[in-house]
Amino acid sequence: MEEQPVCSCEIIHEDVVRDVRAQLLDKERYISLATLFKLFGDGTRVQILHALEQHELCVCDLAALLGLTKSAVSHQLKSLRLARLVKYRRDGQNAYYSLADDHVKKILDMGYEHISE
Amino acid sequence: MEEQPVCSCEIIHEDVVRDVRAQLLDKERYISLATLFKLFGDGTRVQILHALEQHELCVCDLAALLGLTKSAVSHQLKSLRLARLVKYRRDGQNAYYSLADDHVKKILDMGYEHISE
DNA sequence: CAGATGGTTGAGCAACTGTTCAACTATCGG
DNA sequence: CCGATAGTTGAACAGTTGCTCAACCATCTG
Repeated sequence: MEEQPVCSCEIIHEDVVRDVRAQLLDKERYISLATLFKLFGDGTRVQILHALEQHELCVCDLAALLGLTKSAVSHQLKSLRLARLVKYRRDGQNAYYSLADDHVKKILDMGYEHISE
Repeated sequence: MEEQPVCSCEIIHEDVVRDVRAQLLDKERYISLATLFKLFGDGTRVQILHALEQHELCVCDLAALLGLTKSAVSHQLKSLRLARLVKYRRDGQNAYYSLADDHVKKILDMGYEHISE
């Protein structure tokens, strides 16, 4: 572990900082985590996830439900798919999307709990 | 509940859409949720939260730990404070920050679980 | 009081993000 | 094959965001 090249100020509690630094993860880990949470950081995507929590839906249904274009929905679903938050199956012309696992619901619930306090 | 003014396509599964629509929350709720998760959607903030999970820290310590200016850290802490994710106490010149409650840890853990699969 | 240090704040800029638009592919029905 | 519809994609634009910089306030020391 290198020294920070430049620090904007003196370290006030050297011992505590040393201990905490030892517990920190690689910067990349935090970025991965942030990249995941970023997907929950948009009203449209959260609404899509909550809708899919109720029932499997195709792109058209979602577009109608949210009052958006198919394109907008499809773009969002692609992001969610890449992060493995949703999965989909094709049936003829339709693409049916659903939640990939129950982490999504748990994370949403936890957030809902926080803002409801 | 009004009709959507314009829909980009036909509703394919009317009954399902009707049921799901009945379960959806107000748009504002989703925006509130997203606003919360947006705070977890940045590597720096996630790192700050994880550091505070280990120990109460002042702005200077955090700045040294992350290699950022006090200003940058202070800006982020303000956002986190407004969302009641962190709290702080003043002691002389120092402002000591810590996690507001254990929701933060739970949300981070849930995210970590997802990306570790 | 003055000086130093911890911390906050607002403006500004570069980078990023969500939607729209237009073009495209894929599948079904005739 | 043709037309219609479901869905995807990439470019482009407006809006947002995170950091920097400079100025500022607050508290301690002498």
